[in-house]
Amino acid sequence: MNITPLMERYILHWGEMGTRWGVNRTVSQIHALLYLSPEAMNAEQISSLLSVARSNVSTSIKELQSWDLIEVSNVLGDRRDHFKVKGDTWEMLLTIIEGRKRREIDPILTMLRQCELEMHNDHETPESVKDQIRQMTNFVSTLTEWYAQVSELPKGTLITLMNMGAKVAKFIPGKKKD
Amino acid sequence: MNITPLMERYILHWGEMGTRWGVNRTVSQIHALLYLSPEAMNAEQISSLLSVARSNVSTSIKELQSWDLIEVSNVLGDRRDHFKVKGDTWEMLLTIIEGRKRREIDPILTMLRQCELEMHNDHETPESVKDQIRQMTNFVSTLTEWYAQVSELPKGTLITLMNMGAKVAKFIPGKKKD
DNA sequence: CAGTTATTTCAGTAACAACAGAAATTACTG
DNA sequence: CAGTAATTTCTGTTGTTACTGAAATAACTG
Repeated sequence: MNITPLMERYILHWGEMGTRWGVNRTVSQIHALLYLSPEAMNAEQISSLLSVARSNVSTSIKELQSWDLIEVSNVLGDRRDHFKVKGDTWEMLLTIIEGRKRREIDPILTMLRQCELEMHNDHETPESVKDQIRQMTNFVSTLTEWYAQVSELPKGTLITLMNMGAKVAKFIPGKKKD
Repeated sequence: MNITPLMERYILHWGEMGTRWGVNRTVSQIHALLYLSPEAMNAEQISSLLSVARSNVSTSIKELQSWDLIEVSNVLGDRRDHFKVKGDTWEMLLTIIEGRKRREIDPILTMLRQCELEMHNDHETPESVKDQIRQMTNFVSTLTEWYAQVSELPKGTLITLMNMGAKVAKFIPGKKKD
C-alpha cells in the first residue's frame, strides 16, 4: 500500500483539522490513514508512509487506543502489532463524543457542583455571580442527562431519528402537526 | 468588582478547558469572566482582573467578537468600550456550534466533495479507499443536513425535545410505544 | 489642533507541545 | 540464555502559539 495524492490530501486535511480540535496532528493523521486502509497496518508501515519517527507512532497509537478508536489485530507468524480503526463512521463519532464527554464535560460538572457547595458559606461572592454559576450547572446537567439517555438508544434508532431531521418536532405533545 | 476565590476557580477551570478544545486560554478566561460579571466590563478592568497584558485583552476580545459571543455596550460619558456576553447558556452553545460548524465542518465537506470529484479520473487509488471516502462524505453530509434542519427549530422546541430525552424515540413510525 | 485617553498593531520573548533519535525495555527465537 | 526483533521511554531540539511591552494609530476633548 502506498499513499496516492488523493489519500494524501485526505490525510493532511484530517490532520490539520485535528489540531483545531485540540488533537495532535500525527494522531489525527494516523487515524485517517487507518480509516482509509483496507488492511491493518503495523507501526513501521505507518511510520514510513507518514514520514514520522517510529517513536512518534508509538505514542500516537497509545493515544488512539486510550480513545478506543483503534484495535490491534495479530497475524500468525508476525510478531508485530497491526492496527485498524474500530467501527464505522457513526460509531467513530459516538466514541469520540463519549471520550470528550468523560474527559472534559464530566470534570466541568464536578467543578460546577463543587462551586455550588462552596457557595453556601461564601459571603463575598455577589448573588448574581452565584446565579450565573447555578444556571451553568443546570444547563450542563440537563445536557449531560439528555446525552446519557440518547446514547443508550440503539444505533438504528439514532440513525432513524437523524434522518427524520426537524420532523421530530412534530411529535411534541400539544403541538399541531403541519 | 473583584475576583472572589469561587470566581477564580470557575474562570481558571474554564480557561483550562478551553485549551483542550483548541481555544486560547485567555479567550476562554475572558469569556468566563464576562459570563459571571453582572455588568459589562471595559478592557482595562479585564486586563487587571485577569492579570494579562492590555494588548492581549484586545486580541482576545476581537476573537470573541468574531465568534459573536460578546457584545459592546457604551456608557454615556465614558469613551471606553464595555463588553458583556450575548444570550444565555443555551444561546452560547448554539453560537459556538454554529461557529465551529462553519469554520471546521463545512471545509471538511468541501474537501470530501472535491475528493469525490477527483476520484473519477484517478486510477491509482484502490476502490476500497475510495469507498471509505465516499462513506465519510455521506456521513458528514447527513450530519450537516440534520444540523441545518434542527438549528432552524425555535429555541423552545429544542429545549422541549431535550427534556424529552430518549422519549422522542417512541414516536418513530412503525415502532411500538412502551 | 495640541493634548489626552483608548485601542490596535507589531516585534521580540517566553512557554508549550510535538517530534526525532538514542537508549532502554520488553517480548520473542533458536 | 545469547541474540534479535519490536516497542516504549527518555532527552534534547524544533516549531508553534501565546503573550508582553512598546510603538503606532485612532478617537475624542478642551
